[in-house]
Amino acid sequence: MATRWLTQEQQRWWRAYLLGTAALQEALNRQLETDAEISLSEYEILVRLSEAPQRTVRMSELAASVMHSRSRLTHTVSRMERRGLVERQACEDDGRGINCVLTPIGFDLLDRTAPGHVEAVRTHLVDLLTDEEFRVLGHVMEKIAAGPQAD
Amino acid sequence: MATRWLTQEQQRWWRAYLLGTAALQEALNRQLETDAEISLSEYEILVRLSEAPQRTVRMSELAASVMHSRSRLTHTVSRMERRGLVERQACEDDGRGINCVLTPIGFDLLDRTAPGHVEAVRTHLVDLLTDEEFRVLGHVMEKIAAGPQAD
DNA sequence: GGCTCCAAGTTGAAAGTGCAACTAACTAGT
DNA sequence: ACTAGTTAGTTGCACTTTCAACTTGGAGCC
Repeated sequence: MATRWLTQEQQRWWRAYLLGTAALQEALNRQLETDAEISLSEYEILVRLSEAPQRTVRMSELAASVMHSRSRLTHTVSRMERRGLVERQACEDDGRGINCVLTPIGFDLLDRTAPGHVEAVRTHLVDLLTDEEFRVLGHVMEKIAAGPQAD
Repeated sequence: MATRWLTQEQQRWWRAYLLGTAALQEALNRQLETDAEISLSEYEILVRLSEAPQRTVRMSELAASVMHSRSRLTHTVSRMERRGLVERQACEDDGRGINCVLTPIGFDLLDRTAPGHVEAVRTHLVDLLTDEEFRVLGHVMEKIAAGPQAD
């Protein structure tokens, strides 16, 4: 079958996508790294934990919620544990499971870091767009995250 | 000054953004890696080179065009050079400059890889959206790539 | 020419990530 | 109870990316 190439315009949007996401990623990581010595993915982990009951989430759930491989999460959590930001606990009802718990130190860090991070998200993303544009972006991203439906 | 937190809805879009970009990145990388043992960023480098006159671009320009640090590009190009995909040449008019040139082997690889990649971009992005949505996405991404204007 | 400053590119080490192999524990079928 | 298959999580190694330090060459100024 002949390849359905992208049109000129589509190529332009696609390239913009690559550059835009790279730029944003870069900006947010830099802000978090300089202000809190933490990466965006670590920050996301702190957020997920802070929102959970008991500030506790199982490793596999946590991995899924931030779209990391289990291996990657293991490494990242180990580093964060060394810094005292989180702790591991055995899981009551499943002998294989490990719960990841946010420590007071981790919560404090999140607390202190959040304002600067939110400000950066505004500066580099939200404030650049109209409400409608942001809404469409969100919508579009939900579709992309869901991925091609395997029917 | 009080932090301007995100609204519930904005948080939702923001989270969708994080998940969506991660999912797409993952999908495209996987496709390229299994089909051509190449990463998305290496693919992008091949594309930029293939489009340039003489299939040649200076290292610093190349780095800027794919939003990589100079250091990162140096390492990546070294790896690609080892595989025979690109070559380095001294720059005529600037003793410091290095030109990166696409080799026939590199061009062939790109040629063979492009259809599968484009197909993946369609499957995981373009075909999931209406034309209008994609247009808005592109527009939005151009703004994000441009970043906050420092006035 | 001889300064100083900046830009281009590389280097090596440290940190992050992916992959495959591994252990341990749950599940199901018999 | 036993076995096979599956899921949770970790580990070690290879590979990738970042960061700071370094080398080299150009630009401007006196």
